Amino acid sequence: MFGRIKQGRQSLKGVRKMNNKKKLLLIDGNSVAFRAFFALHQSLERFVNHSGLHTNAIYGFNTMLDNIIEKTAPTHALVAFDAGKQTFRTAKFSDYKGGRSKTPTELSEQLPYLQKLLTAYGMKSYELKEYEADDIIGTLAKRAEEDGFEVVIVTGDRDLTQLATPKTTVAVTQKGVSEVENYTPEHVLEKYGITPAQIVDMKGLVGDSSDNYPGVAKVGEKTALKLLKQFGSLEALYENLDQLKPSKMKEHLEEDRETAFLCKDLARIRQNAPVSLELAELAWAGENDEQLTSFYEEMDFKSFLRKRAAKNPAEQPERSIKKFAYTVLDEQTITKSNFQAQQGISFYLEMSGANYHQAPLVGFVLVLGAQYFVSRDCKLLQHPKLRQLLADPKVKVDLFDGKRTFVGLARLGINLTAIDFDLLLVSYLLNTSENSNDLGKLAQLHGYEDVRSDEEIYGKGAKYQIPTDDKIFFGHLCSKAHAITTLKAPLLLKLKENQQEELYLKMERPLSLVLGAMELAGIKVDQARLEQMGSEFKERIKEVELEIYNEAGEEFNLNSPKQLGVILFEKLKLPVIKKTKTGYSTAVGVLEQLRGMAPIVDNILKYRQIAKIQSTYVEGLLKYISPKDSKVHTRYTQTLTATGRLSSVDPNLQNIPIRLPEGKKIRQVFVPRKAGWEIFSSDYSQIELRVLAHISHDENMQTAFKAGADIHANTAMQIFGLDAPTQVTPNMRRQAKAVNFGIVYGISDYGLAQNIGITRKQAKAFIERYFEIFPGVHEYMKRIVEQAHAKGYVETLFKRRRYLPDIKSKNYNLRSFSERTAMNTPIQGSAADIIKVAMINMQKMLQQEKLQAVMLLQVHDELIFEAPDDEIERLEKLVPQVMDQAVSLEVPLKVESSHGSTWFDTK
DNA sequence: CGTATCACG
DNA sequence: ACGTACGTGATACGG
Repeated sequence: MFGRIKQGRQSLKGVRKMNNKKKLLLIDGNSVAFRAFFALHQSLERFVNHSGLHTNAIYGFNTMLDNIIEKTAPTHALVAFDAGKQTFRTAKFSDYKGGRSKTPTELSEQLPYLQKLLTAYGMKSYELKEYEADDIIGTLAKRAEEDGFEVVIVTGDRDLTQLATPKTTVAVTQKGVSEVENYTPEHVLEKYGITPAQIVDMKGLVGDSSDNYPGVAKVGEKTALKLLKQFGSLEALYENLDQLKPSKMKEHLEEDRETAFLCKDLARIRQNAPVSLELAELAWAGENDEQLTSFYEEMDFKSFLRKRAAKNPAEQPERSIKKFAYTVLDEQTITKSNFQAQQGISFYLEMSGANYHQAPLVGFVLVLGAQYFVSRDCKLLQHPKLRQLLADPKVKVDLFDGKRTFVGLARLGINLTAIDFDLLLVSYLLNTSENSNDLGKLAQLHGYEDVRSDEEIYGKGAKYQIPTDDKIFFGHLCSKAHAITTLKAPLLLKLKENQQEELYLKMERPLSLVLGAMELAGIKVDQARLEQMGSEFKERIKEVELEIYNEAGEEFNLNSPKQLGVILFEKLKLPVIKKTKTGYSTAVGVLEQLRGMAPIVDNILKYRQIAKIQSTYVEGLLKYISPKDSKVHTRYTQTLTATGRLSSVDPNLQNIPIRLPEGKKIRQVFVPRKAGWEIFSSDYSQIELRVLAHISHDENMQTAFKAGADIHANTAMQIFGLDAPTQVTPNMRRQAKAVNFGIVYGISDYGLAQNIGITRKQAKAFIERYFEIFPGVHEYMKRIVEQAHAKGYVETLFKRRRYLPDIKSKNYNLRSFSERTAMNTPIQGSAADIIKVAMINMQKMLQQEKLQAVMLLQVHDELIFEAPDDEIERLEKLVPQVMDQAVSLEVPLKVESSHGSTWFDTK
């Protein structure tokens, strides 16, 4: 035994092969190429090589291939293709696959190169006259199984799941191609409730619109599955048709009997096709490095080239990215050097960690003209010469993430004021859905390849480490600075093309410094009070916990939905209302329906509520209180959300509890920085509906806002056809409010029904009534979806853009989601624009008026300040004025203010 | 590291 | 026939 291990060390590969089972990889070539093509269709024009060839399908195919090889490590492989239009299926049914639009030339031109790729991979491909790729795959899968192989099939076509067996897995590509869903017989059963063998019975009943065979009229997946569960097969169903009660469905079944059997036959993948290949011929020895590298060069696949280079250390030095001649700074060189900037400079400040309020400053690069200066010692930046350079309002700085740099420099006592180009911000504005904050990754998205991602250089998780090798570290910093310089002109041009210059110059760029200042200011937390609240909550948690264990008759982990599910639904036999992917749902909605059936339910709800407050807001917040100033300094993420909103992290101060009294108490610990100061808060009232009234130009809704009406009551009055606001009951107002919210979210009858607990029919009626009353809103919803279709994106009032690539998807879910997003984003996004403008103006105003008041927080429609008592009166006039006048809409904006000794005491 | 849950607008 | 409200972040499990 020990001998074998020794042997294994000498020839690990050989031993592995002997121990491992034979594994055959079968790829449905046409289907995967097709999927790859459409998955990357959005970026079709970005995937063009130097000779003008489209390469997106090849690229996608390659991605899939790499992933599947890594995951499955096959010993044998084959890629099967369809041979042509004529097959035995068209002979049986002439319209088979009829009505298919012909393959786009952008795809068909890629197919010969796909063959080249496969050759470089050392993989055989095969096609067979009269048969489709499916049949080749089915046949070989069967033969391989009989020969003791394990088989993995990759395809974009769900029909192939009929081939799943205990030894054959069918991997169906997901929306992209890099991810797959693995169909084992168990998974098929779980998903459809039938066996793989029954898939063909289902296809017989349902038909297939893409292959253009009809099945039985009016029978869809749901009905088919029900019938199959009852009868088992198409044959059995028809033998026992008389068991069915007379119905339309039965008539259809009778009428379409022949079609059903024909369709089943068409759907059945042949496993005895005359495939003239021996399994031994499919043995896969791995890719041909040289061929593959030259193929990638031909295709301009830089990322795959890099990946190969990384795998082959021998090639590494030649393939390493651009080298920089840099000067390492120290006191002496600084004294000697001339830092007079002719034009602007580029600057990058590196920190070890994401939280720039505390992360160690580990290095910087400063670019003047063609000179690169670097150092690990960031204190050098405090040298008068460098400090003056960075703080000089006339020296424009190009950088990546101005806010982060601003805060980092502030920690060194340096005030950065003049930012010109912020790569992170511009990149975000160009596409709000690309929200990576890694310079390397973003640069690559914009086609600049000569910079690595931080993850590549520094590693991640436990392995994260700033390299000790100067060449690597400084080289990386220089390449980042170079990426900023190189991308400046092209990205600013794109910004201009999109008419987003003003959005950048007047809104996001100044805002980044306003946010930086707010973060630096921080908000003070009364730690003693928070700790005291913590011990009170702890005691209550203990009490409730004991009661729950009593009622359950045992102790268990209350925080585990899994264990809780077992107690509630198995031990106590409460009815199962909803299931999740992994088991029983125990979410609030579910528990609320179980209320009254067992006292344990109320206690669980209570426990959840308090445990949440304790873990997230007491213990969570305590971790962030700075011992230096007793404050918490959140970070606002300015380049994350697809709509243009901010988000807040470490800690998140945008979701401090307010709805329930126990949670709201947390707000008592947020206090002003000094005695004799107060917390002051102003919020926009119904800003999103006002924005909707503006962009839809709906007269009725505008009238309501102009009259200063209670908008939800007004809506209720009109929906329910009442004459006076006094007739509106609280319940009517509640329902109308939900409808208003639903409208803002891009309404669906299902969503509304679920939200207010009415039937879908009732919800639908509500919506229809709503659109009658507010025809302008209806028009807007139609218009914006059309526009998203035509242009591929939607815009906010200030031209913030969100692309919606799925708006044309054939997948109902994806398409519907995009449609709702198209309706919602201009509303939510414009509201976000407006408060951003207000923040910039407010910060200016505070300075101008020489107020001591400090802007501390933004919570989407609310601004929170702290100020000396004697400034409160002025703020009460000033803040609403500035917020009101941030923009001029067709309806007035409304701002409400309040103040008090803690955040709790505002409103 | 993905999932469930729950906090906010 | 399908299966959805829009946008976020933190915490706790459990593989």
